[in-house]
Amino acid sequence: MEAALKEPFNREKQFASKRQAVILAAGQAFRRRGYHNASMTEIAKTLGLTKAALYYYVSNKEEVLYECHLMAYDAMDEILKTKFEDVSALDKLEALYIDFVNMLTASGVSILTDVNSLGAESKTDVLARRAKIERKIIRLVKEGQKDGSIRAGDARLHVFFFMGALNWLNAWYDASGRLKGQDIAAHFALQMRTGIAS
Amino acid sequence: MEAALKEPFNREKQFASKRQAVILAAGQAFRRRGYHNASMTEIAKTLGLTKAALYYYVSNKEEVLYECHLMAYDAMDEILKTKFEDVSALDKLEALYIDFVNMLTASGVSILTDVNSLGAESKTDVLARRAKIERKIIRLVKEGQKDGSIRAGDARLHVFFFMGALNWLNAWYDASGRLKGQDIAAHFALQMRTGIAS
DNA sequence: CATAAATTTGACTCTTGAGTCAAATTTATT
DNA sequence: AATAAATTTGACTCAAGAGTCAAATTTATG
Repeated sequence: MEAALKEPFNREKQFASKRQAVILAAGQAFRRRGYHNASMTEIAKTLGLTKAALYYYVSNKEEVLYECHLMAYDAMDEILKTKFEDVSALDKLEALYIDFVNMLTASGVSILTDVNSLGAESKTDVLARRAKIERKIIRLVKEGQKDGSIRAGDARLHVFFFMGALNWLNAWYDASGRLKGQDIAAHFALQMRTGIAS
Repeated sequence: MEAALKEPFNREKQFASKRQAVILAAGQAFRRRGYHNASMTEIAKTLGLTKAALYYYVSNKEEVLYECHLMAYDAMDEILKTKFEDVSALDKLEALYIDFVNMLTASGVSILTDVNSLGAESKTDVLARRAKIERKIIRLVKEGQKDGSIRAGDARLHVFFFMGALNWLNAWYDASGRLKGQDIAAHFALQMRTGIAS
């Protein structure tokens, strides 16, 4: 094996990527069955492992939930980094929203809503993280209200409305269903857009 | 005590109304903390009772969850019974949507999303109930696409979008917050409407 | 106030699933 | 092959919370 290809087999990286796999699988289970209904044993089985083996990668179930939340917010933060030039805030928002939907339907990452099963500290953390994202989007809506692309109205409500649609997506979207992620993205983006456009 | 006033103290009715109170309190707890995080002991305490007393009114926790779901769908069905005359499907939809939001913010009833904590039979039941409501709304959207009040596009997606906003409402709405239910209703209805209007 | 029905309770049991750990097994390295 | 490190496992423990039940208490009624 060539030297360049060895890298991914670096011990720490292997461990990290296996850990990620655990978290992703858990996230999927949490999304489908709910945090408390999805047992560690069950998650382990989907990975061809035993529960005890999971605990080699994570220290407890709550930590896994926490990481699932972070994974989703990391992905959203990444999308929010997009830079735009010469477009209205509404256009920016639409582009971001499309990216959100695509990410949620394609990556296997999902926005979990169960924040109450987290310990106090992680919960605060996760809520802060969510709030930060919401604030960014609200700011964008306000910007749009200034540049004339978005109609007046409580910016927070504007956002809660279409972010709700996004969260609900996790509940019904089925990757094997007939609705393709990109179609949903296009449709939702249009509906979002026209819902708040001037 | 006059005869007319005695009626509500009828034994069976008292039992039934206490049972309703249990279910409503439980629903509130489920909404705030999640089904599994809300213990029967805790729910009992909010009613000034003991866990054992709850079991005088209900036979198990899952039944309570089931009834909570039904309560929400009953309320929605009730709203969907509204008859309209000489208005576009879009107008009907808007009126119904306003009623939905008002119901959810005012009645203490909430649409729970945890359907996986139900047993197989109740789950099927609840999903059927939800599907029936969705179908009615989808039909209304299609009607609107025929009468010209609603723009083209996958009716199911139109509906999933704004119903998501409704479900998400439960997660963030706080009756003691500064946002009044009726304001939310007006705002959401407008955003829903413009999002799908021709 | 005596009696019966309705309601509530304290003190249990039982189950489920999280988390542990010493030992077994696999993988890499010399 | 021998050794060491990494990984996995079977067989546990433990806690939390659902659900039970006989007995106590409250409420209504003659």
